[in-house]
Amino acid sequence: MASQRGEGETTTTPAEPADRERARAIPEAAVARLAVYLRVLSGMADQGVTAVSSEELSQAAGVNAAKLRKDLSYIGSYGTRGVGYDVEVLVSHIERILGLTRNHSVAVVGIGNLGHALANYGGFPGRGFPVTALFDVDPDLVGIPVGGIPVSHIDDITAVCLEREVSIGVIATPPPAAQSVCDRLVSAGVQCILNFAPVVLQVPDNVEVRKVDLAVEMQILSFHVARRADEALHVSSGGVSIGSNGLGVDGMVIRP
Amino acid sequence: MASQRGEGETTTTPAEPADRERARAIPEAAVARLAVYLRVLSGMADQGVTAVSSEELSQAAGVNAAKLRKDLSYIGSYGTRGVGYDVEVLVSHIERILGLTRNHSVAVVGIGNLGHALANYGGFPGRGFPVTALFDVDPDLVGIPVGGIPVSHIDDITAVCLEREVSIGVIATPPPAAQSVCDRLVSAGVQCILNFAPVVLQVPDNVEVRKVDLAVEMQILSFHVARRADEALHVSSGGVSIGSNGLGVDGMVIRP
DNA sequence: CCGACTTTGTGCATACGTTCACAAGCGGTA
DNA sequence: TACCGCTTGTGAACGTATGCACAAAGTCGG
Repeated sequence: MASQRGEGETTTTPAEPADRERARAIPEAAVARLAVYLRVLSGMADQGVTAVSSEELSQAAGVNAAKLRKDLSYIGSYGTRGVGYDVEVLVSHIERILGLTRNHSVAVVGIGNLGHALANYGGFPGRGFPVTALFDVDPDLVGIPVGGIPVSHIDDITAVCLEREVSIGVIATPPPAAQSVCDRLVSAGVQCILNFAPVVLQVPDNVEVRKVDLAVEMQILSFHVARRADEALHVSSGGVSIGSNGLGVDGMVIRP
Repeated sequence: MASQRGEGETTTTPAEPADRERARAIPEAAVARLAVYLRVLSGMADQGVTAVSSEELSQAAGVNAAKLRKDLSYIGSYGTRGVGYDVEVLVSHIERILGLTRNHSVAVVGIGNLGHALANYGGFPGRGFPVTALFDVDPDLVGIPVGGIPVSHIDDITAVCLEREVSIGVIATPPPAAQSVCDRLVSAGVQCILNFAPVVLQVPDNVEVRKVDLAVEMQILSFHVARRADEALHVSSGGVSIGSNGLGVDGMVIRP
């Protein structure tokens, strides 16, 4: 579905790409990192730091310095050679690119344990994401305020979302309800969804879905545990293996 | 750091790579998807489905069929040409590769809103991840059971983690505490960490960290909202643009 | 004003991940 | 048994992301 992704831009781009055009060209992975840089930079700004080099910033963000510079180059050239970057300047440019200059109204659907936790974050971490609507099926919950916002019934989702101009929907329902809730959000005009339910959502391709999947994360970690155990077996049993290579950390205890 | 990743295996692999060796070669991205396939397959098994083709499974998992087959090929050849895959067989092989044949004891640190929600999941989604320890600094919380597990004081983290053989630590503390908690988990022998705090953790490279970062997710969505708004401007203002290309979905409403 | 030093921005090579396309292999049928 | 249609498994092409290494461009001291 939807054949447009990169329509020959890479090879033939004669005209000057406007500031807007850029956004499309930023790799998804880089966008995620920009958000991290932004947080680190904000922290620095709060502590009165005004300038930073790519080396410092990259260490604080846990990435390679070259990668950081390349990421920043996607949004423009705002550094000073021989000096580094002005913290304030970077912050404002990243905010602009990430669309954080305007507020994004958030709706949370499913006011269970997780929904409560999300609603109580009160606005969202980092701000700029005010929670303006809560929904649940349970009639007993409807009307009760959570984190300052009264819960609405899920049947009112379309009206409420339109009225409050919700731009991001958060799904925190049990798995069976997720797809149906998603459909309703979409028909209410919500184009961005953050999904906590362990379900693969089917959406039209003008809708952006990000998922946060606890089970998957745990299983990835489990995989690494297993891989390590196997490697350890390998080392102790036979293979020549890596041996001593001047690493600092290898006092890795394996329980029998 | 740690220069070992792929040590020339791709080009010269004379010997038969043992079942164990395989694990190392599975791309991280594929591992994440395997976890998704596993869930979809489990659901099918529960509904009595015994066989499935790559086409069906890929649709249910929301990925390309070729990608799915390649992902499955990383773990071995367990399909039947002309027929498809046996659901039970696939489930058990994926479980084996992901290390789900044994339990992974989980500790949750930080019993705030999120910590409560996590503890109350009771075991973890998908099971195989029993929560066996909870920690907090607040003395008022210590001793009180949450989701059936009494909260321990964070100062006891080393002893308790060792005793209960915790293999995965979940950090759900406020940002300032995260790094310190992480350090303590690591020195208690925990090698896998799931971090919910909006902080870049510094760990030795024998420790695997996965992060779940609400703020970053929201900002990525925000970026896409902004990108779309820009594209819409572009289309309506001047550019020749993509125009009519036989797509079904373009009744995309933009609010002014 | 110049030269030494520092740090950015980026072209290029490499590694990684995705997609295509098709041979290989299996079940069913005559 | 021989054929036919279907689906897997994978080699090879493609595209994207990462990391290196260096020219460009700035500051600072003399």
